Amino acid sequence: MSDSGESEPRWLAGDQLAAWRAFMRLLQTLPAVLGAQLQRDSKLSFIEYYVLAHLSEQPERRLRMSELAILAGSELSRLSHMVTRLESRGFVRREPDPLNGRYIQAILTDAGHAHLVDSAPGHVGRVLDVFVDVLDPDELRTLHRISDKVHARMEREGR
Amino acid sequence: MSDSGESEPRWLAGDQLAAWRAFMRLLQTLPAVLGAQLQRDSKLSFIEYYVLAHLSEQPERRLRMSELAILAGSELSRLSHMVTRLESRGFVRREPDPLNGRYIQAILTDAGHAHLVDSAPGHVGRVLDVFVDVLDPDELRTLHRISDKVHARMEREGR
DNA sequence: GACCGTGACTTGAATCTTCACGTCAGCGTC
DNA sequence: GACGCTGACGTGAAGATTCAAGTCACGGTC
Repeated sequence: MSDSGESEPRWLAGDQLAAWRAFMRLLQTLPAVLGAQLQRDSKLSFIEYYVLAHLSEQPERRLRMSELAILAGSELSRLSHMVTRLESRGFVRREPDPLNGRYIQAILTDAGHAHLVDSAPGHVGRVLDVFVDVLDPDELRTLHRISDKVHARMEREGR
Repeated sequence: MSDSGESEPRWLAGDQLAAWRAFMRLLQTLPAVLGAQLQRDSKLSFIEYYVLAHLSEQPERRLRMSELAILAGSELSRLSHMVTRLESRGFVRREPDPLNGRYIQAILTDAGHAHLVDSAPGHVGRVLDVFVDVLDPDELRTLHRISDKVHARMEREGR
């Protein structure tokens, strides 16, 4: 109630409401379905998978915690706990950044990389199956554009 | 790794990969942003808000737990804990279904309804601001269609 | 070169979710 | 009408996330 300005409260109706509801349902279901597959087959949550994936794409498979948090779309605190757990499973380890002791780097271990390689086909297969294959190229392009627009909007004001 | 069949592992690339990444970022950010607004202004999580909202739309503002779980896209167990908490805040109460003792109905109290009415403008304002207003009618239509298609696909096989 | 501020990260407690059972009502079967 | 099955909920413990401090390194300032 604080910052939306005090004009007439606007409302959702008609097509807008229907589209929002359909999209919100997707917002709930898609991560649940993909997460369930990962959990079942690889004992990883959705976000854990992408933490490993992002690390694997970095040179030397290492990245500062704070940058990893941004890539993974997670708060630093959450990431810290998460990395502690991944560390105890042997998938990741930590090292202070040699260049600047304020930073800590998370590093993907060989075991972590191997686990990712094992997990990827199942996950990607599901993404293709349930998402990509369902959409034609035009829809995919539109969705890409929509995602960028909404994201940009959130970045800007209000957060 | 269990059920995706063992053909050549297919992969994501190019436009598909880019679109998936952009969309996944949205999947992470949008609920976080909307949830943060609700938490800050109304002390409700995203899903709690929609539990109250769905109840408010039912005749007599009551609904079986199991149906509410489906509407809210939640597991029954999670909903049960959640309703316990909402109950302790006076927003909801439970009653056995008079027609069949196996079912339990969750009922929106007056206090719960009042809280929802207070919370709605802020939340809806944010949805308009960050989502609906950013898209043109055509994009909105396409997104609606995409959501339905992907959801239908998830419903069908594999879940 | 001590002092203060800031930013990066960690930590512990509180909260929420998930998981694996436990309970209990109704339904069919013999 | 006992018996066992099923489906709807509830619950407690384990696991994950969030919140509010706490630490610790660096950079500037005097």
